Amino acid sequence: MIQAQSMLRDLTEKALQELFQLSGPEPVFQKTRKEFEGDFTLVTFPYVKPARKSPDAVATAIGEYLAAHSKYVSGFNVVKGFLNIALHDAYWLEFLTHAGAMPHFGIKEEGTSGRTIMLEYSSPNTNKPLHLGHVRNNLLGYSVATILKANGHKVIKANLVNDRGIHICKSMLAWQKFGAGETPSSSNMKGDHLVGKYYVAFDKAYKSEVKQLIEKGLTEEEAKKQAPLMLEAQEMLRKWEAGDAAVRELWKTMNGWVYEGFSITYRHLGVNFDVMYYESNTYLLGKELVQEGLKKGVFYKKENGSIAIDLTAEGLDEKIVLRSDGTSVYITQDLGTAIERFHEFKELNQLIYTVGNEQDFHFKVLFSILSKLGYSWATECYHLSYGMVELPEGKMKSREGTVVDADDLLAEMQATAEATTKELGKVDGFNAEELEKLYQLIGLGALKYFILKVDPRKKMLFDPKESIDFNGHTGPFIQYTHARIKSVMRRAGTLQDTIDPTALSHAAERDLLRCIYEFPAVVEIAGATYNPADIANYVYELAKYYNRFYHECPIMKEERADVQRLRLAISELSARVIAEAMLLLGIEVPEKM
RNA sequence: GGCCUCGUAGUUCAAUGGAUAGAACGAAAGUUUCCUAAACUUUAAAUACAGGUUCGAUUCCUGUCGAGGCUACCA
Repeated sequence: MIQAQSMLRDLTEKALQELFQLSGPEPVFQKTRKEFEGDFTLVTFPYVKPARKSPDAVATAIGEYLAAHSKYVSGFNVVKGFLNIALHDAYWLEFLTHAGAMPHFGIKEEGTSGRTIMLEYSSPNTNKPLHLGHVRNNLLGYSVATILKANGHKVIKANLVNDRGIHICKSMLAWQKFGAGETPSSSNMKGDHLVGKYYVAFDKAYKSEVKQLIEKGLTEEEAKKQAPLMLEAQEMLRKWEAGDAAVRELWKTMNGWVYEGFSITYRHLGVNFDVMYYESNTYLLGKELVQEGLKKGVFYKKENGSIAIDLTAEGLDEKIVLRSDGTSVYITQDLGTAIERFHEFKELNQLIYTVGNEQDFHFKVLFSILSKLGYSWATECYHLSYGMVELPEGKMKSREGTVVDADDLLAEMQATAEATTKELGKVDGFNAEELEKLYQLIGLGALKYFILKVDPRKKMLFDPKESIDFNGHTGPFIQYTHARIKSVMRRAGTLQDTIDPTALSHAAERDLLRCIYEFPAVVEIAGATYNPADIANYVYELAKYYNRFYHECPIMKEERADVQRLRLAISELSARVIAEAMLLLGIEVPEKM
């Protein structure tokens, strides 16, 4: 099967050489816009000046050359310097046969590229439940991992759990003080929510202490440092680091509650991990590295004894890598863990961190230091930086309880799916269990699509008052299109005596095929740019094309057997590409809905 | 203050420097004796502002205005 655009590109290069003695720039064919006649379009302006001809003359000459030299080119037209090339039906029929015969059209098998990538995502703190911001992280990380696999790479999904630190101690302390022995089972609360409750309780009590101290005449800064609760939390952290048995025991118990809660949320979200890391095991990494770097002269010791690196040449300022008391800062362990992973997985080519864009600066510094330390793979490290999810009133804050809780949101989506489905009343044959599964699939489809269709780099807005849509540019619309095709396929199952088509019968068939044809290229681009939104917007377009085709081209009622066969084959392939594409987003599609 | 993002219909999102800036929701109108109307077809509606580069700028550059983030011996 000849790939149309590369065929046209190669032939056009020859044409430029023969007609105008030009080499380069490389001709790129894009999809012809729908208001014009043709399949692929070449912009000829780059060749106008060197060829010393008018745009239309250049376009016409190339068009004639292509028509004469390729059996697939059926004709061309020129509009204001744009050369539109049309391909014969035979090409599209050949494509349909070819793609239809592939078990996973557009998807490469994992491991065939020879590249191994570790993708870290999720990385929650164990002091509070997951909220909508974490949901974006999880869905993005999972989807990018799946897309990278579809590009043939081997992917190791990693989760680095932030299970230690002052924030954990705050929850622990508040539970000790105000909890009265409450447990997830005694309160009938999900473990992560219970722990989160005490994190909020700490903040509330702490704020009132600060307020009182300020009233006694302290400055705000002094009050924040001297509040008894904060001092206690810091003391607890010291005890934790010293291995105090009671503190460690409480820490284990409460983290255990959180993990039980997280595993439920992860299961609902449909995300998973190949390796788990815990900061309590890794937070000391990197210290020796600092000594090495000091010897190499990459780092230097400051007067007060702390160790730093000068990155002012790169516009990144001076950065402390070890405190004067010899303890680690955050970047110390990040340096250590990065190196550790390349030791642990010898075949590793790339390390991707799925972390919000508020840490852009941190990762620039991290990669720069790794590079200065002489690690060749430093250039392969990538910060998959995504924008915050904002509410109409601004950023979400766990401490202040102004968050959209992940579990609540999932439950709400499922309830909406249930209500909508019941209202439409199209699921007679389903039993209770199947219905439950369908509601979950649709609710989750709506949520995942809503989040993944937005360019990850951009911040996005979520208004809890306006529920996520199920009509229009949404997951359920695409799921519905799939179910609709499957319904036709079930009816067609009984058909016999079909004839192979020799031509297309309708413009909608051609449009749809050309859209399907794009799929492998879209998967490549999405992989290269780590962008699930490319897939999401593509599959929406595909569903739109299918629905148009569906309305304009009858299938079961079509009398000509060859045309019917053609339309069934296109439908079958459409359904498969929709399902594959949605899977790349972590979204399942139903047979019926 | 310095650095980094970002300003597109009423709203939420699209647009490798290319043709008349696409969708969806919302608004207005239509399609069901017809394969699933969670669909399809119409209409109205937008590039913050001012310069510059270019055959061509939403896209690149500069400035103004506006929004967010970062700027810890926190994580």
